[in-house]
Amino acid sequence: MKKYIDMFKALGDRNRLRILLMLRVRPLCVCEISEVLNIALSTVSSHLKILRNTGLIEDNKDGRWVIYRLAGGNEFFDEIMGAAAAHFEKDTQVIRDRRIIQKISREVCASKLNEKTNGDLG
Amino acid sequence: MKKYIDMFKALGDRNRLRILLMLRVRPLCVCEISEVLNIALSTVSSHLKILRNTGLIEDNKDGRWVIYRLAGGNEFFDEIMGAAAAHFEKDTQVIRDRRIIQKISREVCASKLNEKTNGDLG
DNA sequence: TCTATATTTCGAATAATATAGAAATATATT
DNA sequence: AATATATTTCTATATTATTCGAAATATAGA
Repeated sequence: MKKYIDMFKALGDRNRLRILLMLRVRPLCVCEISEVLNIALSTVSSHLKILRNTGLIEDNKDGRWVIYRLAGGNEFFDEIMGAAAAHFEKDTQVIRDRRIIQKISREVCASKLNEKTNGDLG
Repeated sequence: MKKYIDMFKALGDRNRLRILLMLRVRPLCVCEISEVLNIALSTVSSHLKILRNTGLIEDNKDGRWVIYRLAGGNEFFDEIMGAAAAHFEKDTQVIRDRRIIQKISREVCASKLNEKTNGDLG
């Protein structure tokens, strides 16, 4: 029972649900997710940890980046997402997130985060 | 999107999930639910309010009792429960809860709550 | 090796949620 | 009407979650 409660808890946060829907487009690094959600890297990292512990996502290192992707093989999660897919396809937030994902890359978003830190020069 | 987040939040609490699974056995009054979960009536009432606001349960008055039941007609919720049904059927907590439900009635649980308040006289 | 980059962990502040008990409300019974 | 019962609302408190910034860790490249 706990397993299911944890999964519902994981899905019951707006930012985490957005992350999962974003990962349906393509695998993403932490700074890309941070860019789309517009929240701190450390916050993204903690959400990713929760999703990983729930078995919903997996990660692998690629150079200095950590790339996150949907875990796959979770039948229950697939059924949930399948049942809600039609709704999410039409969701304005999801559409907006996807549009941003298509514009960014792991190389670009990193430098953008730098700009912010050093004061907006651009 | 909010609608789905609210539903996941509603399902992401152990007591609320137990309530929903209990209501699959039969409609229950508030004091019966309080008896099974072993938590305060006011707490049960607030959980029921959340589940009702999420559209997962409905209620009707029967004398001085308020009887709660699964709402029905919620396709997404039905799919979730269907997908998890096999697991919950085997869950020891769910089995225990059902066993208690079969032993109690709205008339009996009310008097039991009274005993507690007046000190356990046996 | 030193520096820059990407991520994670840690610590603290804030916000949200769950809980219980007391008071209020609604209904049934006498 | 008065009393008992069932539930809800209100208030306060305790627990849990979310968030950020700073410090720590890990990797890449000069």
